[in-house]
Amino acid sequence: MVATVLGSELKKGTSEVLILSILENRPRHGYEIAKLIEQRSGGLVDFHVASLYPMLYRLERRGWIEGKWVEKAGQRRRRFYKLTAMGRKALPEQRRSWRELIRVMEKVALSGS
Amino acid sequence: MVATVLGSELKKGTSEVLILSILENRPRHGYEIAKLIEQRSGGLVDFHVASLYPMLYRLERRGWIEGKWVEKAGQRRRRFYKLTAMGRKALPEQRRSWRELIRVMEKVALSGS
DNA sequence: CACCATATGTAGCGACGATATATATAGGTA
DNA sequence: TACCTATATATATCGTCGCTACATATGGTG
Repeated sequence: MVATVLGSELKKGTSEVLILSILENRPRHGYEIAKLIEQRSGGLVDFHVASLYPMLYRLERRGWIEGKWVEKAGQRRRRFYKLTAMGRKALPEQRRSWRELIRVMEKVALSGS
Repeated sequence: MVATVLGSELKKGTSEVLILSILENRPRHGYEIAKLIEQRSGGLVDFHVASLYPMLYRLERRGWIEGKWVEKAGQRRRRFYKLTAMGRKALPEQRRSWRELIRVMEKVALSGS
């Protein structure tokens, strides 16, 4: 959770798909999600936890994910989130939009250099 | 300037590189920039002019572009923007960041579906 | 004990894109 | 003439998102 490699403006709008993708396979808790995104991106996307939690609430309010408190003996309480049916349906649509955006950006802005 | 195809959250952070790229070849005025982005993206990125102008001011204040009023007989006044030396240096860096973001997104979020 | 990683949360800020609205002119058409 | 559309720039206001900073608390390690 240290360096911010990619400019912050670039990252706006990335968190949703990232979170949904992380939750695709199995439920995770917030801190774990942040860690996974950091690891899988090779440290390039440093997801500030303070940004993550509000986003998790938003996604839950929207009905795409569902959180459940889990308390185990000798462990802090954690809130595990899983994809809802709506969220599982939204994910491929989000991915399609992202691929489209990428295609456009590559065509209009990234062809030169 | 009609339909918004891509979700608005996705588009956050796209305008900078798009504008700089449009200005790479030659100076353009605001309205022209919006039209070009719309055309070149095949209508997928609909750049609301009301969002464009504030961004142009920000880029000018940052020293990446420079605006100049041009008045021709029988034409409205237009403000033409061109890349400054700083802007011309910033463009490839922005592109590199964007390509990196795309690489990460494809790896972490877009591999499935 | 001190320190760090883990774990969740809030407060406040700035950037960005959206909608709505305003102003003004050139050109085409009924 | 009156009306409409495209062109062209601009502001005001709003919601969202990511950031920094801060707060709180526990488990594990030196």
